[in-house]
Formats: sequence, C-alpha cells, structure tokens
Amino acid sequence: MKLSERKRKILQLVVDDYISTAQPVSSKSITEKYMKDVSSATVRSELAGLEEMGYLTQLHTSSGRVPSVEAYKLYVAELMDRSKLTTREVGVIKSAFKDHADNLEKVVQNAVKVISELTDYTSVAYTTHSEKDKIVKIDLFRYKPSQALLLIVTENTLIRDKFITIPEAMTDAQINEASDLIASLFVGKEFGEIVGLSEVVSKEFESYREIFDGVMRAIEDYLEKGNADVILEGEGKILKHPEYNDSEKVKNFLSVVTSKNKLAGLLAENTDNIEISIKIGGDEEKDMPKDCSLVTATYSASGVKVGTYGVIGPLRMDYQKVVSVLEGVGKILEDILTNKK
Amino acid sequence: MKLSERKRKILQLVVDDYISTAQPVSSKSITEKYMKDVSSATVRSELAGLEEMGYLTQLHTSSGRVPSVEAYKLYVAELMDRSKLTTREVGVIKSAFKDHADNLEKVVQNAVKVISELTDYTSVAYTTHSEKDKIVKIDLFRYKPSQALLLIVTENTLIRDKFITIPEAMTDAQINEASDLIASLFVGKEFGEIVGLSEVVSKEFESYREIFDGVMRAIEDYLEKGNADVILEGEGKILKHPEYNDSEKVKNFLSVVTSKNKLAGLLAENTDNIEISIKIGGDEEKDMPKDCSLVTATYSASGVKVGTYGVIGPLRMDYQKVVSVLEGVGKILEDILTNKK
DNA sequence: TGTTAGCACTCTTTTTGCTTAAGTGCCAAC
DNA sequence: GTTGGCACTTAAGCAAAAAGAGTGCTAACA
Repeated sequence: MKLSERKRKILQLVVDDYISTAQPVSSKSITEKYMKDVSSATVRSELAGLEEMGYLTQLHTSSGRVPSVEAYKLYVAELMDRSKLTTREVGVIKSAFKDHADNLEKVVQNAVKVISELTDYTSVAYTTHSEKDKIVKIDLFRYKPSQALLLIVTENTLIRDKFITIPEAMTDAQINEASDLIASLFVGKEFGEIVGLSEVVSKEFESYREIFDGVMRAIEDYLEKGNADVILEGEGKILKHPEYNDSEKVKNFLSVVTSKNKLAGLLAENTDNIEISIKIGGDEEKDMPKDCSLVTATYSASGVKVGTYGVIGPLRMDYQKVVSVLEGVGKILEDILTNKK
Repeated sequence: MKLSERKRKILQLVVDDYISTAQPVSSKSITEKYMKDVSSATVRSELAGLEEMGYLTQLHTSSGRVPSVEAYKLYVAELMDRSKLTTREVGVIKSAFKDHADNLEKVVQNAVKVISELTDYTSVAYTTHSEKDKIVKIDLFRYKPSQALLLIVTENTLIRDKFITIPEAMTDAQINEASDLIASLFVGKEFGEIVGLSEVVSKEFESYREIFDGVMRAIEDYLEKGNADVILEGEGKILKHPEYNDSEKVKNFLSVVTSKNKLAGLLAENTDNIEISIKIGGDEEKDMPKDCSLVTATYSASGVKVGTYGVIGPLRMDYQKVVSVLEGVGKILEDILTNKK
C-alpha cells in the first residue's frame, strides 16, 4: 500500500491531535474536528491502512489510534508544520540573555533555563572541551608542599581543579620558572597544537620533565570526552506530562537524566553538523530512557562547534514548539557567541 | 497521663515498625512481633493512651496507628537506638574518599554521593564562603578589551567566574601593576580582614580606584549568603519511598530540592554547633517540602565551620541509619580536612 | 488494679455483576 | 471510492455485597 496524500494528511492530523490531547485518536474525532468533508467510515479505512503499514497502533480493539515510533519519525521529518515563535516568546528569550553575556558557561546556563521554561520539558546542554580552543593564560603555582594548582584560561572557558604533583624539593622560584616556560610555549596556541609538543621541547625542559608531563596529562584529561560539562534544567518538568504518572517511568527517566555520564554519552553522539537532530525511541539507544525523545541542536563559539543543547522528554512531545524554541535560542546564541570577540 | 516506661517502649516499637513497613501499626502486630508476653487488648489500651497524648493518629476508626510529628521528634531525641555502621558500610565510605582528597569541593561531592548511596535518600551539602578563608593567590588580567578576569585561590577553594570591568584605555602593563598591588595587599589575609581595607589604602590606589572597587565588589558578592555552593545527589531516590507515589508530592519535593536557593536557605539556618540536627515537618518552615525531614551535620576545614551536609526525605525516614551514616562520614571528613594541611 | 477474652461496631478493600460509552470492522448499497 | 448501518469488543463506571482488619468496650479474672 502506498502512502497517499490523504494518508499523509490524516497521519499528520492524528499525531497533532495526540500530541495535544494525549488521548488515542478516533476516526470520528478526526472527521468532526478537521475533515468535515468525508465520513468517519472513510477515515476509518485509511486508519486501518496506516495501522497495517506500521504507523499507528491500537491499545485494544475498540480504542482510538496512537502514533508509533515510525509515525513520529515521519512526522518530524516531513509532516509537521514549522511554526514560528510568538513575539512574547522571542522577548522572553532575548531578555534571558541580557546579563552575563561575557561568559560561555553562564550563557549556556541561561539558554538551558529559558528553553526549559518555554517548552515545559527538561532541557540539557553539553559542552565539549574543544581542541580548537586557544590558550590565553596558563599559570602554575604551589598549593601544598608536593602539589601545584594549574590554571588555564582559554578563549571560551576557565579550566580549574587541576592539581599536579611536584617534587617537594623544588623551590617556589623554580616552579615559577617552569610556569613561565610553559606559558611561553603554550599561550596563543590551540590545545590541538600542543599535544604533539612533548618530544620537540625535551631539551629546554630537561629539568622540569615531571612538571611538564603533569601539565600535559592534565590537558589530555581535560580534553577527554567523558569530562565534558553537562548542564541540566527542569528535571521535575517531566511530571507535568501524563505519560509519567507511573513512578517506575519517572524513576527510569531520572536515573538517566541525573547521570551526567549517560547524558554526556547521548549528547556526544550527535556529531553531525545537522542543525537540529531528533533521536526518538529507546530500543537501539541503550542509555536513552525508554519511550523518550531527545531533540538537540549544536552551537559554536569562534566558529568551532563546542556543544549541544536540547530537550529531553516523552515520545509524545510538542516537536513543533520544541524545534522552534531551539531554533530561536540558537539564533541568539550565535549572535552572542560571535559578537563576543 | 504520664509517659510510662511501657508506653515509651511501645511508642518506640510503633515508630520502628512504621519506619520499616510504611503500614499503620496494629496492636495485634505489636504483640505478635515484639511483645509476646502481653495480649493485644493491653497494648490496645496503651495505644489509646498514646493517641490521646498526641503521639499517634489513626487514619480511620479501624486502622492501625501512625506516628505523629511529635512522636518522630521524641523518637529521634530519646527513643531510637543509636546503631553502628557495619564494616561493609565503613568500607564503602572509606573507599569513596580514596581519591581527590586534595580538593575541598571534590571531597564534599564524594561525601554527598556516598551518603545518598548508603541511605537511599536524597543528600545535599552546602558550603558557605567563609570570611575566615585565607587568600593564597590573587590575580587579575585582561580578558576582553574592557573586561578582566579575577582569580582568587584560597586555602579551601578556587574562586572563578568573576569578571571586572576595566577602562579600555588601560594598558596591560597597568593592569599587571594593579594586580600586583592588590596581591601584595591581600595575599595571606582572610577575607574578613580585607573588607575594611577600602579606606585605608585609598592613597596608593588612587589611580586604580576603579579596579580596586571592582575587586572588592566581586569579593563581597562571593561572600554573600545566597551565593554559597549547594551540591545535590540522588534526587530520584525519593521515588523509592511509597509516600511519594503521588506525583503531586514528588513535584513539590523536586521543586524545593532542585532550587539551589531554597535549599541553601534551609541549610543555612542550621548554624548552631550541634553535631547532628534534625528538622521535622513542614508547617513552620516555609521552604521545607510538606511532610519532609531534613537531617544535617556540619563540617569544618582548618577548624572553621564551612558547611552543612545531610539528607532530605520523607518524615518516615530511617533516622537510625541516616544518623549513623552521617556520623560515619563526618568522622572521615574531619580526618581528611584536618590532615590536609 | 491491671490484664484478658470476647464481641459488636466501623471503615476499607476487594469482588462481582451489570450497564454504558467509545470505537472499530465489515458489508451492502450508493 | 464513499457511505450508513449494525454487530462486536473492550474499557470504564457504578452499586451492592462480601470479606478483612482493627478498634473500643465490657465483664470476668488473677
């Protein structure tokens, strides 16, 4: 059976209706609400066709139809209308970014907050530690007898919490000298340029081998995928949606969403440069909560893709709204992050 | 009516039983499980007495009894057994602190994690920004034309994300000079000693007034109560407990627990130097979720109280376990934080 | 005087049967 | 291809009945 134009239309109507009402959709309600020109029996036979093709399912013989995962995928890809934000929503987004436009972390935090507020779903952001990030300042100094604190400031962020073991015998002056040496080598370079540096500089660094290696390890550690930052907002929003009345499901959802590792894994996969990516269903994706949908977009700073932000929620998600909010936030985010310099 | 020894014993049994079963406790179950020497009728009359005194309530005429808030308070203060941790639990706690003993933030994060794991409740920690914290390093440098990044390292923590507006006309060298001047004044001092410094140094600082003021504002901002750090772990644990089958209650709980501000408010109140403090019920406390209990302990670094950690959960909480876990963690925390130097 | 067995009473929970409503599938007619 | 009509299926709602849990009270007992 082919997907006729009318079948597409009806499928869209079913998904739209189900998204807004959370109730199985009947042939009668479709003719009454949207297609007054045909009878319910006609729609009924079309629905039966769509069901046979795998786009719809019934909970029991005499219930209305519910979209399948396939239907959502088709809906998102081809069927749904691309709606625009209201002026009110645009205003909310703009005012959310009024302050703290200076700091990448704060900007992303604001983005996540406003997304959750406007969509009523849990929203997330994931910031990779990019090899393209350029070092602006690097400094090392003694914190405890055998420990030094390493500070690295880059164009986009501030690295902290990196401790390096140093020989106790080393004087503060020597540490300073090492610090200056490292700074002279590293400042102005991207992380990616540094990684290979280890062999090249072996000579002038002979006496500070241990410190140099410590710094390199710290940087490698920072760049490792698992150590990206994950920001989360509106965990509790999930409870607003009726499919999460079952506390088992909530538990399952929260166990993924409160584990930064699992979230990072999910968000990191999305490396293609597609503007908006939608990941649906939970059968293949092992860390994805069952019956969940993840809608994400990527953002860049200084022209380099640094992260992903988006919304995670039930399969029956208001994709129209979510996509338009993500696009709206994306536009403003881009403005801020490129005007920054 | 007096609280006879037997009434106390029975009340303890009722609370114990209710904590472990979450079911109203009947006279019959008490005699069968714990008091085989008397009949259920005897216990029944004692229960009636305890109810009259306000320690127990019934959901309806033919249900068993449930402890009142008063009963929990008495139970915690006088009735409950102080149990010890098992060797397994002690092992879990110790191994949780194996790594990252160098960094206050990480140590507290580990503490919160292990507490949530062992108790199965949501656990929190609150770290104040103490005026007694001593500045180890302070550094200021240009980040954007009219903005400088301020870094302060103290004995206990690293302050970041503080940006200061600077005159664009100022050269990098001048900023360096200002930075050095500030460092010479501030390093080695506690925050508390700095606050009054503003007038004293006005002369030598004439040309850098703006920067100096900016730094002072940043420090004051940092010390402000609302800006303390709140760490949270196991938000979803609440769903394991049957009283939170109602999604309204979960929503209410999460709305408090995911608001760092509200949590900070609750945790900050606990300023007495009592080792373990238990806050029960939600009538007086406005930000406390209804029918919740908050059990907290305080921790110190370098002899100064810097924060509070604890567990938040249902009224029907396993106080014995929670208190013993908090005490156990507290002991190890103290060891780590005092040996640190 | 405290303790106990016995029993009536209350209230909840579970079960059962019945009815209604929603919606489908199919068929014969248009 | 579309439609109205109708039998069939299932869930949901409701009321009455039955079962169960637990109490309070009283009279008898040690």
